[in-house]
Amino acid sequence: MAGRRGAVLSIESTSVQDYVKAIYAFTEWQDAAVTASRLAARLSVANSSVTGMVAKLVDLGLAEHRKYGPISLTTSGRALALAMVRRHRLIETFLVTELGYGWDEVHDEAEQLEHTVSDAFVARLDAKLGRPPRDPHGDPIPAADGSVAYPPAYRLDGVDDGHAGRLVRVSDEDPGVLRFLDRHGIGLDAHLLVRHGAGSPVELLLGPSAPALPVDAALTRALWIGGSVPHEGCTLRNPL
Amino acid sequence: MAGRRGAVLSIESTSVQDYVKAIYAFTEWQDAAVTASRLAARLSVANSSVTGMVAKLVDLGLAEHRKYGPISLTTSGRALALAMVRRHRLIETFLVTELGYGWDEVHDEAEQLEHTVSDAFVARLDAKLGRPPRDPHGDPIPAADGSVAYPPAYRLDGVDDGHAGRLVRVSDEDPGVLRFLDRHGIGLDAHLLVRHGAGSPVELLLGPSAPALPVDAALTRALWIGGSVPHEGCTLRNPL
DNA sequence: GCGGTTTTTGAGGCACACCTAAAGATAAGG
DNA sequence: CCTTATCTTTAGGTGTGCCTCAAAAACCGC
Repeated sequence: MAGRRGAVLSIESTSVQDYVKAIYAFTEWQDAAVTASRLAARLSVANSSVTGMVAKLVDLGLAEHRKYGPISLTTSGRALALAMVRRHRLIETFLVTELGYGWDEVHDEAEQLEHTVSDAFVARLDAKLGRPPRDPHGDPIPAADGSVAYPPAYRLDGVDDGHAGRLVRVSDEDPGVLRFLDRHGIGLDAHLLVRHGAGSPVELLLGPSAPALPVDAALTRALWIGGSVPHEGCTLRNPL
Repeated sequence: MAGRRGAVLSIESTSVQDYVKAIYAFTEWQDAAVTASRLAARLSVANSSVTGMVAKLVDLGLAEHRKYGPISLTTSGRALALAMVRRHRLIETFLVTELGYGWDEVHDEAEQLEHTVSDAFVARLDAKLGRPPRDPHGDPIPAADGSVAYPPAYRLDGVDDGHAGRLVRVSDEDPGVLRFLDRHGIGLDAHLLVRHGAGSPVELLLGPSAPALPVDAALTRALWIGGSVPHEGCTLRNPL
């Protein structure tokens, strides 16, 4: 049943790791079934490549997949994904806090390194960094045992007018977003107040005296705020 | 002339980098012609693999090779080799000084990472470490411009009876050697006095009161001492 | 100039991941 | 229920990179 083809591929293949990570990522901040075409789009490969690769993941016991059905991870698949995510985020943290990278510069480097470093390296790095709970973009770093604590967070495009809160996470996929935030002095944990103009773009209020900052649609999909409370008037209170 | 076959291989291929590094390593601490069979032995591949790969290096302008002749690096080949050596040694230094690895544990990890990290990473790491002149095994770290300062050093099996000096470098190829030195409390820069018993193995004297330490042939090929002066009596003086 | 060693050539294999094109399954609407 | 548009799978094939074995060719010391 399992292993009907050669199945020489191992858990150490960077492709396998990338697929597993991509499947995991799909459900990390949203609840959507992972279909072959969605995976293909995310990984920039043809649909048929996904079919083939997923069959290998199934052989390796990492994924579950009924023909024409959605794709999901097994327990060990999830464990592998979490291990990769842990690596990625610890490495990003290291690059920023120890080597002085900007938070917009770390993604690609981490993407490479996560496949290369040993488990011992990860363990030592974690200790060196003081077991950080989250990475430079606010993403929680899974513990060595695979447990993760996700902070309550809402994507900006799902937040109603007048809510206030702290910037909990920023998607690291678009460096441009990160540089935009840098330009406006917005970092993790910044206090934000959300205002919807009538039909106009969402605006962020950064403080009582700061001017409103209009943000485009891409931004609202990249920013997540937490500790949200409805505001009264236009005064920022301490939302948390 | 150049590029007579497909030659799509690039300077980023880990194999290319390993071959170039291996060719460089041959002449780093000795003066021997690099023949195909020696390269094959060092890289654990068949002779014919070396012939093929060296042809690619020639196409890439990294190596020079007349049929049936010895193999040497071009200027850009040497530059690539030095860049790889720099990466390797900086990474080893990082692993030891920042992550607490033992000097016997870093070689393999560095061997992987050196192919993965970016130039920016190397530059930042170098700065973070304070531009160290040598790695944990005493090997000099090439500067970013490719310059290297080799300390005068003599391999122990070429040192006559009665010479004294500091431990300048230890080959990192055999972790067992490094652990042996650890067990006896010998680190880089340790003062050593060399004594040849009649027909018996070489002995090291570590200090006026310490007992002589017999070392086997493998050890004498892994240890390099510098600042060598003939000793008088059995008293250790400051050799440098 | 001969024999042993080294090197090169040639032919081939294998792992891995990808693609295109065509065929098959599914699901939504009429 | 059937049609149609969409998604997914199959089949066949490409390309890279590196390796092997076996045989032919060159080299070198005697």
